[in-house]
Amino acid sequence: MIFDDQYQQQRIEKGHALKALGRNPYRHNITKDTSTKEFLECYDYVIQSEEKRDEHKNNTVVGRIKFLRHMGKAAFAKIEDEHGILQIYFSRESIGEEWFAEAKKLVEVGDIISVTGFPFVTKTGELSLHAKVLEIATKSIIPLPEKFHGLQDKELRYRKRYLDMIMNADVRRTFKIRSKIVSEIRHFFEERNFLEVETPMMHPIAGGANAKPFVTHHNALDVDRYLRIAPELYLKRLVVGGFEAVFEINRNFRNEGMDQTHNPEFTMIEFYWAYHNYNDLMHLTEEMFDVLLKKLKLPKKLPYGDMEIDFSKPFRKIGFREALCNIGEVPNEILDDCAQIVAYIKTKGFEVDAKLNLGKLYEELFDLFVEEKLINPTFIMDYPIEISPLARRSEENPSIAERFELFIAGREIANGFNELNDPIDQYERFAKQLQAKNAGDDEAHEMDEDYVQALGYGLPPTAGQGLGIDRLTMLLTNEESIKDVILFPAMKPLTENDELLQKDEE
RNA sequence: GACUCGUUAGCUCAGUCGGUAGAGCAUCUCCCUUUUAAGGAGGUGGUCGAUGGUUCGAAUCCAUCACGGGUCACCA
Repeated sequence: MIFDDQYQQQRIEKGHALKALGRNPYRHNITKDTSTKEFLECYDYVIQSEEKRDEHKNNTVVGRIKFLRHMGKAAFAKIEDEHGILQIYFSRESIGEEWFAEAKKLVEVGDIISVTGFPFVTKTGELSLHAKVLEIATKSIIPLPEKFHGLQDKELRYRKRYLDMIMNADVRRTFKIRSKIVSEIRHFFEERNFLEVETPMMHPIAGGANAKPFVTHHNALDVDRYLRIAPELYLKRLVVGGFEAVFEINRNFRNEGMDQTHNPEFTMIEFYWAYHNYNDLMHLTEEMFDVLLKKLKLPKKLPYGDMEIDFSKPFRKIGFREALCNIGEVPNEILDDCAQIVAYIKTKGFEVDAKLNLGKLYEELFDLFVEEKLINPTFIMDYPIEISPLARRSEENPSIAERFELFIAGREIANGFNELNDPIDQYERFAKQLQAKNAGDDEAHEMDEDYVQALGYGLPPTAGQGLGIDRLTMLLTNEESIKDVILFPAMKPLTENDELLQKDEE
């Protein structure tokens, strides 16, 4: 039975007692006229005043009791609302003898109360509210965690985020910043005449990235659908249709492992810009970081963990192959031969699949020797064509794609490129991916003929980019785990022990 | 998926060499009309994550399982 815990039962009884006194413990007609923050700002002058109180004022503040100190015939409490925390004082004289005696027993930490009264300053100099009226708004029947240490257990914090939020003001702060980041990015693109769109979440073909999709089923049509791994191919269809600058901020779903930087559902912004190229994207990205840091009042040299990240423009740019040699210290002379690369990786003590093609091996080298060293914002330019099936081929060097990725603090933050708009080339690259898939690469791209058809009508020269909102938020809030910037991160369901026993018997 | 650390009262945590369960906060009963993690006195509260095993005896040792953290693998 739920709520059968002794403490919860006690509190349920208190709720009944309140009701018996004609005080509904779950009222809905509670209004407040002042937030805790407004109260403190508004009556700041009382601190300077001679009387240390202003009995002509009368305000109603509502909040959750976080601290409660009874002292015989008077009491102090701290009540918290979204914007802050305020001390209130009430006594036998101020709220009435009978109600004071009852409230002493029936009103406790965790309850949401409404108090009406005037500002005054205590002996120790704290601006507080002297309550003349105290009413219960919501009776809380589950006791809060310990007031000093709060809620520490990470598992509980993620599973019961609401409790984490009640107990931890920093958590509320982080998610407010996240909201602000999304809002400012939206503004940034709207101001530049990008159109915000929504494309399907359920795809007949999971395209736009190399990743394992979640599968679901549409009953009426009796077909499987894939939760999208990227919105890319739909957004480019819109550019074919005539929208010259579009963006979408929404969730992608990838059926893969979870760790500090991966959650199965995560938020990306993708944007596509016709008649622009990837250099324009890089400028736009630098500008966006500039604006974000300014709007969030963060310094250009931003501390992150034990690092300091320098966001001064322009960001460093370095070619993919150059990065392997200069940053990864991979000898240049081995880079044209698969066998030598495989041998090199093995001498460094890592496993590698010897059947990989040159592009994939470059990627391995990059992940092993370069990525973690890219602390300050760095654009890595000109990717191998084999690992860039949707990007435009360079005219000077057909083995590379006109593509960049942005790395910050050793992590990939963004990926952008000149879009491949040659339908024949796209068809052939899909065909190659299909071969790889049939050969066992389960992350290779699917053939999407409808998309190739769309290109057949003509995709204008376009550059497009995706940027991970969760990782960006981690960076700007100095959080080390993606779980700390996602309100409800993915967790395994809790199984009851008797269920487990049943499973064992099966 | 692998390795590793953790899981003890509602919460935060102790628990020695294997000898039968502890503290603080919360809660309950009292005292207290300016407290600040209020204070003082006294109480209640435990299937030590689960299941097996070793042992005269298991929170403690062993095995399996569950969940979580970290590292790695996977993941542009």
